[in-house]
Amino acid sequence: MSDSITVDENGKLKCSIEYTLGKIGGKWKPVILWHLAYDGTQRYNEMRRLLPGITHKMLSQQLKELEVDGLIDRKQFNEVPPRVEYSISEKGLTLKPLLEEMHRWGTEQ
Amino acid sequence: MSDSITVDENGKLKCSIEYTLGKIGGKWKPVILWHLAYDGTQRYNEMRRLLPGITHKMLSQQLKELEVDGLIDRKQFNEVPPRVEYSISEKGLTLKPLLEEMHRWGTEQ
DNA sequence: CAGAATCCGTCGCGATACTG
DNA sequence: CAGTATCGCGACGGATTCTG
Repeated sequence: MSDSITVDENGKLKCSIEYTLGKIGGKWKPVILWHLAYDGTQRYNEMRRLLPGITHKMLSQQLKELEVDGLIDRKQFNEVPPRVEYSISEKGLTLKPLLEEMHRWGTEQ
Repeated sequence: MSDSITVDENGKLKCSIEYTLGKIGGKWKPVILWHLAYDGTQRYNEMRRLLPGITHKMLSQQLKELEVDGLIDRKQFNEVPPRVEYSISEKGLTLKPLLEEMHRWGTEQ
């Protein structure tokens, strides 16, 4: 067996790959992280424009989960009109090689 | 915009990352590919033992999709009892860097 | 502008039983 | 041994409306 097994908060067995999928799996998270990592800081509505087809619900939900997991930073300005900026975090930057590989493989196919 | 956009068979816009997720997304495929890439050729029931909790349906379904996409090879021996061996394909090997990154990141967290 | 809340349909995934 | 077939649930994702 070439894999390392861990136990998650529910006592369920998870290998490293399953852990990674749990954090950045799903339809939107890798694409969101990609844009923040390579296009830089974005406001909420700028993110929407970068993600054709995403709804308010999905965007704010995914952003919140990524923020809770410490993969992105959220900076709120108390202005009128409101302004919020999202950026990749230090921890999120460690995903760059993974995101690059996902992008590279998809491009080469 | 730092991403390249393509069009899939349904005319839907997809970026490279979405393409990759379409091929190896989901709960099981990366783990299956990981084992075939690093533990070598496996028979059907050997795969089951490597994937605690997977059901017949999910295993055969995911294996078939991976085979159709050319990421794994399926070799059937006409013996009694039946014997089928699964292995990583040439194309599947190009996913090694990606799988390694998924594994590395999950391990380091 | 940047969201929260609600409702709802799809389908990914699983349990179980059956087959060559 | 190596699969199919059938059934069903629950989460994921989406449309729409409301709010500070």
